Formats: sequence, structure tokens, C-alpha cells
Amino acid sequence: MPNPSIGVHDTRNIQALHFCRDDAIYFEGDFAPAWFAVSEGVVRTCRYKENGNRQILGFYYPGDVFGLEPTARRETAEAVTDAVVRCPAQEGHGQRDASDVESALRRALGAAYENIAILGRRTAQERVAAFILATAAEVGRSEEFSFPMSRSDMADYLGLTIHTVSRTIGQLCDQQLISLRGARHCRILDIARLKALAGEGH
Amino acid sequence: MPNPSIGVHDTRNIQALHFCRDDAIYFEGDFAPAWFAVSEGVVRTCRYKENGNRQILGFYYPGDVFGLEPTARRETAEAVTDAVVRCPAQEGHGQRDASDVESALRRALGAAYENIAILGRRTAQERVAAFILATAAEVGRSEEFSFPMSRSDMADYLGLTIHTVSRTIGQLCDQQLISLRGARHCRILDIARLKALAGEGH
DNA sequence: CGATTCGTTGACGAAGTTCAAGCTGCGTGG
DNA sequence: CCACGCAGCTTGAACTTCGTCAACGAATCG
Repeated sequence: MPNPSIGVHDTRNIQALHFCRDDAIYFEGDFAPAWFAVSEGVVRTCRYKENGNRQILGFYYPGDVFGLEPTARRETAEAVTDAVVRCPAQEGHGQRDASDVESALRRALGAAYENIAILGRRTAQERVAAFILATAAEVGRSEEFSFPMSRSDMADYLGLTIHTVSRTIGQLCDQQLISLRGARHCRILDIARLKALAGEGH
Repeated sequence: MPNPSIGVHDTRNIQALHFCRDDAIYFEGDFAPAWFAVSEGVVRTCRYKENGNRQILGFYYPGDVFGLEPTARRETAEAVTDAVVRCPAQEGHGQRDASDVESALRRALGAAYENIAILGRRTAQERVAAFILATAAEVGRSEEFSFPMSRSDMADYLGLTIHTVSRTIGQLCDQQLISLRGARHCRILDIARLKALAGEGH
């Protein structure tokens, strides 16, 4: 999959953009000429701090939108997997812009609140369980799926270390809530108890 | 300050709503006929879980908007202090709706990402320091301000206990980064070190 | 002035991080 | 094909941080 450029600044005539895993889509501080919708693959947004830490603000799956901030990028966007993204605003169709932007913003806002709900949890088990449920819902319709991101990505998103993420996933396996084949292929064995652990419910 | 009703369902002819401290503005699950802008005071949105835990998703200050979800409320909104809120969509002015909604959504989205950035931090000191800086920026122009919310609100927002919040604030005082007069009146003594502790900077 | 709520503090145990080592899967080159 | 190296993941041991339980002060409201 070819990667035309690292960092997208001129999107006037571009409609579908291909990125390889770990390529940057734009950088924090860039001018923001457009917003994006994920077509294929998975994208993350993150901030790099001066102490070297990376904080992931969200993962975006096909159908999700990202990069809606006005004027200047407040975070970096990178491809988690090989990915294709589009710029809906550049795709003509005349007058549909206003409502498109509005519905995109609504979806992005709803997703952001779900992220806050995951991160506000107190223990690693709650956070990881909620994260697995959210990922499973995004990535596959079934209870069997593959994590598109590394343990390091999970850790930088959940505010934990990769060690704690790994150990916590191990505990969930020991408790027969999930099972793994390799590090990334996951099957949910007991979704009810997993939801209870995540503190979900009405 | 009078409180006309607990839970607002019919906002057709209402433009300015007054709430007392801890009053509910709407409930999770309610039909969502309108969104709100804070005029005076502070508002919080939260979710109550079946295990009794409360998770605060955000605090909203004068000028902030909240309750933009479509159709049904996904969280409860409550007044943190006595508060006045308006429904911008009901205030006539004919054709300004579309761009108003859009700019409101953009501000809400930006605020949500800042919340994610606070909650994604790893240690209590980082989270509390970032929270103090964010609150100071919202609440007063200066380095001296009062927390509008209780320790319990802070804890339920940051994913910590009130004990850890209290102890962490105590540590910041010991380190001469802030000083307190009473539990709520706070003065920032060394904003540079406080920002460094929060992991801020370009 | 008592009652209640909120905030602080101490002691202890559980949970998470750090440091270190080792394992696994995979690509590369011999 | 196997040997090697590398990157990502897991695991162990020691240490630090945070939550829990309990008690105690401070502010508020009747």
C-alpha cells in the first residue's frame, strides 16, 4: 500500500488517502484544512509530551470521523493499521455540507464521551474490560475479534503501563472471561460478567 | 433562587432556567428536546452505575454548552452551584441555528478532548495538577480562585477517591505549588512547576 | 448548641509501576 | 532450511502509589 506523503497539508484535490501502519496523517500544530472519515483500517489521535510520554486520545474505525478541530490541529493523527481515509468536505455534492458537518460532530462528540466514560474508571480491570467491550463493538459484530492496536497503544490510551495491560488481560483469561490466541486474537467467553466488571448496565 | 422543576422536559417557551445547587437539570434516558448553554454557575454531567458509583463526565462553566446528544439523554445533568442555563435554540433569531449548533458542537468537542487528556494521565498528581490548571483557567483569570465543586465531585471526575484527592492536594501544598485557604479557595504559587507536574507543554 | 455533612489524616493492605529477565513470532540472511 | 536478531509481549520481584477502614477536625444548619 503506497504512502503518498507524511503529513497532509493540501487536501484540495484529494479524496481518498492511503496510509501505512504508523504513518502520520497530520501533526499537532498543523493548519487544519479539512476533517476526515475513516474508510478502511484504524486511526489514532495522540499528543506527545515533553517528558516523552504519549497520550492517545481516541481510536477511529471505519465510519468514524476525526480531525474536526478548527484552524490548528491539537493532536497528531496516525494510522494504527494500513488505512484509507477520505475528506467528506471535498467530495462535492453541493449543499449537503452543513448537516454533514453537524452529524459528524455529533458522532465525534458521542464517541468522545464514551472515551471519557472508559477513562474515568478507577481500576485497571474496569478500564481494560470496558476497552475490550468497546473494541469488540467497533471491530467485529461477534464475540471474536482481533485487536488492531498494540499493547503499547492500549496502555497509552488507558493511562496504564503495558505491563499492567498485559497482566490484566492475563487475569481476564484466568477468570475465563476471555480467551486469547496469540496476543491480538480475542474471544469473549462471558460477556455478562465482563460487562459487570466494566460497571456497565442501565 | 427558585427552582421551577426537577428535570426539564418541556422547553418550548422557556429561555432562562434557574437551578439550585445539586438540582437535576435532566436525567439519563430523558427525551432530549434541546441543548443548553451555561449562563451563570457551574453544571456537571454524570452517569450513575448500578454498583452505586457515580462517574462525572464533565464540568460546564459560563459560556460552555452541554446536552447536545440527539434524541435521548445519555447522562444526567446537575447544577454544581446555583446556576442559570439557557436554551439557545429557543431564542428566536430565525436563521442563525445551523452555525450556532455547529460552533457549539465544536466547542463541546474540544472540551471533551481536553477532558480525555486530563483523565488519560497515569498518576494522581498528574491528574490533580492538570485538573487544577484547567479549573483555574475556567473559573478565574488569575492564579487565585475557588473550586466550585466538592472533593467528591473531583474524585468522581478524576477516577480517584476523595482521600487520594485530599492527600494529593495536601502534597501540592507541602511542595509549595499551591496554597489553600479553607478547602475551596486555592492560590497557585508556582504555575511553571505545576504545569511540569501535569505534563503540559509543547 | 447538637447534628450532619464535608474534609483531613493515619495505618494497613491491595493494586500498579519499575526494573529486570525471558519468551514468542517473524523477517533476514547464511 | 535453520540461525540469528529484533520487536512485541509476558512474567517475576521489589518498591511505590492508591484504596480501604477508621477516627477525627471543621464548617454548616437547624
